Amino acid sequence: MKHASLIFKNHMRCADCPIRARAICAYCEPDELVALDAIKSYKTYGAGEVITWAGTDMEMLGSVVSGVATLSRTLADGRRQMVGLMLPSDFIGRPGRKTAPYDVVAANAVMICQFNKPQFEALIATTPHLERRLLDMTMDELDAAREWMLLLGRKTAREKIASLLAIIARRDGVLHNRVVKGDLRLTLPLSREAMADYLGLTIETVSRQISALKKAGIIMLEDGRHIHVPDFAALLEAAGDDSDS
Amino acid sequence: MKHASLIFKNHMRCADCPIRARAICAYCEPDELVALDAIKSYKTYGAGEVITWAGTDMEMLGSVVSGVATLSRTLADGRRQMVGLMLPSDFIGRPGRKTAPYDVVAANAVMICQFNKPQFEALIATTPHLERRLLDMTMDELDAAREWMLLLGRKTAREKIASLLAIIARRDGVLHNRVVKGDLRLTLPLSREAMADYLGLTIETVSRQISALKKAGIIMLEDGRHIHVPDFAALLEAAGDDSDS
DNA sequence: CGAGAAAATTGATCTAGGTCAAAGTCCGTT
DNA sequence: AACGGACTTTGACCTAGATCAATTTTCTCG
Repeated sequence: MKHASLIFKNHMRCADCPIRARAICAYCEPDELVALDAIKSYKTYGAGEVITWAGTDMEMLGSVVSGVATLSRTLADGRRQMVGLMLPSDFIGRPGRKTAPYDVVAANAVMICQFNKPQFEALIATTPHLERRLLDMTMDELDAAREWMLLLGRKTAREKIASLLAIIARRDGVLHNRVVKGDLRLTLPLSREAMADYLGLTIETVSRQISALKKAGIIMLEDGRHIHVPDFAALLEAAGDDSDS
Repeated sequence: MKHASLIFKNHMRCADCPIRARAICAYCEPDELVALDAIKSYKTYGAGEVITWAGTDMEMLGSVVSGVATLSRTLADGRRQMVGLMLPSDFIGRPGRKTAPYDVVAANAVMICQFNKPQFEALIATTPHLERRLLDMTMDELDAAREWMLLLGRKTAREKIASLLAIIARRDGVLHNRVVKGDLRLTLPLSREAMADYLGLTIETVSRQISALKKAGIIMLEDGRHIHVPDFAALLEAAGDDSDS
C-alpha cells in the first residue's frame, strides 16, 4: 500500500524513447513529434498503485513506456476479471471519453508518457498519422481481446497458463526485436493473483497448474517469477494453439 | 446445409437504409455517401451459410443491414468460442488485412452492404469521416469485448444467460430507438448452440439455465425463440451487473 | 398431413476447478 | 539476526457445469 510518489520528468527526447517505433507516435513525422512532445509528461506509478478507478473521471491518457499496467472490471460481490494487460508501447485511455469503464492499476513500477487530455484530443483531430495509428492499435487490441475470449471461454486451466506464458514471451520478443523460439527465459511481470484475474481462475489453480507444467518438463522455475522454457514449441503445444501469430 | 443463393441488388438508396444513422457511413456527408454508394452491393446469405473461413483470404468487408452474423474461433479439437456477434449496423472485416482470423457465419438470413475491398481501402484513406467512424466503432467493439471477457471469466451460467438476453434486448432497443425497460418481448436471433458458443457453455447448460430463469419468473417462454421479460430490471439483477450503460 | 431430421429439454452421473485450511517462502524493517 | 506480513504452494474436500443418454418438441418438405 505504500506508493512511490509521482515523478514528473520531461527530459527524455522522443528519439531516445524505447517505444518510439511501436507506440501511438509510430507514424508521426518529426514536426508532429514536436507537437506531441509539447503536451507530454512522464509519470511513474508504484507497484499496486491505482491509476484510475472505474466510474471516476479519467483524465488519464498515455502510453506505457516501461512496466505493466492492468485494466480490470469488478462485479458487485468482488469477483474480478482483468480485461486488459498494458505492456510497453500500449496506449491507455480513450479520447473523447469522460468516465473510465474499468480500474487501471500498476502491476509493478510503471512509467507512462502521459498527454494532456484536451490537447491530445485536439491534436488527434488534426493529425491523420495519429488517428491512423490509434485505429491500427485499437484493431490489434480487439484481435487480442478475441483471442483472450477464446482462452476464457474454452481453454482448460493448464492451457490458460501455457497461453499466458506464451503471450508474455511473444510480447517480450516483439519489444526486443527477437524471434521467440527454442530455449528461452522469461520474467513474469504479474503476481499469481494478477495471473488468476487474467485467466478467470483462482490463485490456487494457477499455482497448481504451474507446478503441473513444471512436473511435465515444459517449464522450469528458477524462482516464482523467473521461468525457463526449454522448448517454446512444447509450450505452444500445451497452450492448445494450432498455428498462428 | 442448403443455402439461399446469393442475391445482388443495388437499388436501395442510402437515404432509405435502416442502418444509415449507426453504420460505418454515419458521419458521411452527401458527397461521401455518393462515393460509398458507387462501390457497394447488397448480398444475402442463408441461415448457417459460411461467409468466410478462418485462415482463408477475406475479400469480405461490409455492414450488416439485417439479420445476424457471428465471428468464431475453433481449437484443433473442435471446441468453439464465438468472439463477435454482428448485429445490424455492425461492420465486418478489417481494412488492410488479407487473411480472416476467424470464421464468419450467418446465424440466420443476413443481408450485408458489401464494399469492394481495394476501393473501400482507398476511400477510407482519403475520407476522415469514414476513418473516424471506424475508429469509434472499433473502440465500442473493444469495450463490448471487454464486457464479454468479464462474462466469460467470472459469471455463473445463470448470469451468463441473463446477460446475453439483456445484451440482445439493449441492442434491439438501440436499433429501434426505444428505451429498454419494464415489460418487454424479444426474439432470440441465435440457436441454443450459438448461445452456448457465445457464453462458453454447453447446449445442455444453456437449456437448463433458461428453464431455471423461467421457473424463477424472470422470463417466460412463448416458444423457444420468443421470450417475454416481465421486468427488465429483474433480468439485469440476475445478470449480476450493477449499474452501467 | 405426416414422416424424418434437427433442435431443445430433461435426467443421471462425473470431474475440473473452486473453496477452505494449513504450511512454507520470500521479502523488507529494525 | 529475527520479527511480521504478504505471497505462494500444497492438501482435502465439494460443487457448478460437463458429459453421456434418453425423450420430447419443432421444423422441413414431400
